[in-house]
Amino acid sequence: MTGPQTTRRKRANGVESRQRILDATVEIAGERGYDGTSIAAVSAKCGLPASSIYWHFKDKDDLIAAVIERSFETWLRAVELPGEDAGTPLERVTMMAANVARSLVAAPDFLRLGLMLALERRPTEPRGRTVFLQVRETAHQRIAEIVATLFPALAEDVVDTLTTYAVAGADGLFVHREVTGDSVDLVALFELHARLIHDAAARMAAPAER
Amino acid sequence: MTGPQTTRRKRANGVESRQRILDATVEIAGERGYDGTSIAAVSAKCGLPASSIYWHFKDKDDLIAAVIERSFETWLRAVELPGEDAGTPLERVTMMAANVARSLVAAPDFLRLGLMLALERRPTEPRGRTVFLQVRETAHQRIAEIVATLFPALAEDVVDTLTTYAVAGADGLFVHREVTGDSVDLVALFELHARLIHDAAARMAAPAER
Amino acid sequence: MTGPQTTRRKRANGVESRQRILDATVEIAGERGYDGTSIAAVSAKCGLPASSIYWHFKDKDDLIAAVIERSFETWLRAVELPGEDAGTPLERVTMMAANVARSLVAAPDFLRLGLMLALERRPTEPRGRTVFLQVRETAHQRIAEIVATLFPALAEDVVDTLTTYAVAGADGLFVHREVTGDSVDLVALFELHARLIHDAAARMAAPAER
Amino acid sequence: MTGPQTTRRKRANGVESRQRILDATVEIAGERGYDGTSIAAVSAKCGLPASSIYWHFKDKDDLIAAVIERSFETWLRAVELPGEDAGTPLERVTMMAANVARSLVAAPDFLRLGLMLALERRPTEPRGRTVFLQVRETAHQRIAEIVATLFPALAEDVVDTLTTYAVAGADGLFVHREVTGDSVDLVALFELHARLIHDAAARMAAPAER
DNA sequence: AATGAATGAGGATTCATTCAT
DNA sequence: AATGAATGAATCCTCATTCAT
Repeated sequence: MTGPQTTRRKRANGVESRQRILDATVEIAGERGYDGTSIAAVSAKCGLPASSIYWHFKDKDDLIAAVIERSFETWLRAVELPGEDAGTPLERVTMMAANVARSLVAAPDFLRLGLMLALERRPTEPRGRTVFLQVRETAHQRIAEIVATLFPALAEDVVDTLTTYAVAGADGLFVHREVTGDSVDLVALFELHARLIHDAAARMAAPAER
Repeated sequence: MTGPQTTRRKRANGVESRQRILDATVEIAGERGYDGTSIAAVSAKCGLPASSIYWHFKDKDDLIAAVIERSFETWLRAVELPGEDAGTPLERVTMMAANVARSLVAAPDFLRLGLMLALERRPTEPRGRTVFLQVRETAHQRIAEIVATLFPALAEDVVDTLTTYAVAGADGLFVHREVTGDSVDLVALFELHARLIHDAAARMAAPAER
Repeated sequence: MTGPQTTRRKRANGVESRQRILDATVEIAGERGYDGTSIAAVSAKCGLPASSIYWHFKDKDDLIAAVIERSFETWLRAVELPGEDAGTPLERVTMMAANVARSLVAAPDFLRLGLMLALERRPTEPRGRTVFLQVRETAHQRIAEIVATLFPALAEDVVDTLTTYAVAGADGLFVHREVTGDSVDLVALFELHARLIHDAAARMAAPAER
Repeated sequence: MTGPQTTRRKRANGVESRQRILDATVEIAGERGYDGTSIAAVSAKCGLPASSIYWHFKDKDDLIAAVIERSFETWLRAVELPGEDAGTPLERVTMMAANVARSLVAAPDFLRLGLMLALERRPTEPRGRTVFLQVRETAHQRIAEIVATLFPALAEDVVDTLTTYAVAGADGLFVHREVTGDSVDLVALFELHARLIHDAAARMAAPAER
């Protein structure tokens, strides 16, 4: 099936095994969350015995954190930010929103698992949660910079509020699609979201006009 | 041994025990989600033995569903919708948003647990998830009616989209507060949210003005 | 076999189960020490499933500690201290030593497991070890009192040293028998031990005689 | 690739690795006993991977046995027996006891691990236990010879009993120190031990005196 | 002379649930 | 209206050991 060297795959290939484990884990953790992800289930899905998982990852926490890290990178790669400097602010903002929407449809694992982790409050916080929140904080700042560039007249705290609002809206729309199903046109909703924020920013940036 | 209704306190008070169990469960399930909520933990928190929990609830699924139902009612009671008919559409929308924000700060369990359940995808869907989604669908429709009333000129599908957007934004802002902490001014963010939606609705309702 | 009510023993008898578990545990722990005692082995020996053991004992540490406590009581009961006031000091000391020797042959679990625990040094000390050392400290003091009563002329620190020496000798002789087997006449060795200590005490108590 | 004996340090130094493994193992086994000593822990402590340990030792049993052997040699080297023929029997016996006491303080691993192994009773006896008991039997005989030399009048079985008593006392005092801590003056206790035995031997060797 | 990777068996402990009282 | 006791399945993780390189 897999072509040559299928000679009873056993010849110790660390890198590939690690990937297989991570692949299995995103799938399960993305659907069931931290507690719902059992090592036995991961083992069954990836074909390696549970004890092998512990060769590659210190413990479950480490595994989930690694999943978050890798799925973030996967998602980042899915967000292509092409020709950012073309067009009016509205056009640019809309295009970026559409891009993000498309990336979330293509690679939803990162945000889906991340939000689940984020909502949980357990005595000893999973490392994956910390990683997710850090990554998301970085994203927040990058978006804030873009907003500040597009609307230089806005005060810093206004930029921050708008960014928070932008991210929150993205989260909420994503959740909506996750709950409602594939029929939701996430791109359209994100474009609407972008337009509303753009208009608000434009109005706030030019109060004299009123 | 004891006659009926002999109000012999401490012996057999079904209603109070049920409440104690539910109280303990909201707290745990609201923090840990479905899988993270163990009967043993609930038992420890409410002081009743595990077997007693099974006297009051068929199984864990039933317990969680009951929690969702009760915390929804609690939350509903927290959303007072007074004098809805006073003021301009913007004022009314803003006030409603602020009310909802306040209720979510006061009784966050419902939405917090609900979102956790909503995000999970497990083979046999918990009844609690179904309940949450139904309740939320009802809420969606009620909001849509209000939007339609305030902006009669809007087409039905536009009303629906705006409602979806309104709810999604609320979810996202709620998540933001849950993640970031009490320092977030949820009321202000909800008011901003309301204003943006109002403006969009107003513009869409009067395209000629443009 | 066991007479009446053998009707499929399942009728929840907490006290008896607890005893069965403890009985199984002394036997195993007395032979294998802390790490060598697996819950599965205890379960197999007592017939109750592992999970039932956890109904009766918080964890393995708790179980081992309970074993130490109970086997100490068993051993205490085996040490009968009859007519302590008869005869010369030598006679009395010798008889006491013989009694202890006999009790150690009859109920060796306490000291055997206790010594194993005492010799181990693990990061988090087992509660059983603490219990053993406390009990043994109490025994030390009681013996010291007897020595002081029999030889009132001895200084306090001399009494203490002799007591330490007496207990250490007992430990060592016990270990010797454990290692060498039943052929060792522990009573005779303990009587020799008693005589040597008595002579030393007598000589120390009356230095003038020299 | 590298020529033989090219003293190309760091690559393949079997002897040093073996020592590092043994060093790590004494430390762990001396604290935790047979079952408490895991290959993983040894690996972590010595820095070599677990598989390397299996290159040097057949299995865990072999490793523990090697540790016993080496720590016995270490301890033997610590017991210097200088000028044994000087002085009275009491002086000689006392000096020897003090020497042993000092060696046990300096190199306690041998006896500590040995006693732990000796007390355990497992289905398949560890080779380390056998080694320990053999070594100790040899020691017993050597001590018996010395006793016989010092007190030629003693019957053979009396010599044997006194030797047993001497060794047992040493064990017990050692355990006492292990349990109680460094504050115990093991040398003084061993000297007392030696004196009591000497006096007993002297008295038994000259019954006429009575 | 070593080691990265793998693995089945077993470790302690918790799970949701039941049942007799 | 409750609960003490029990239980099999599952939990996470470590065990000693092997094997190809």
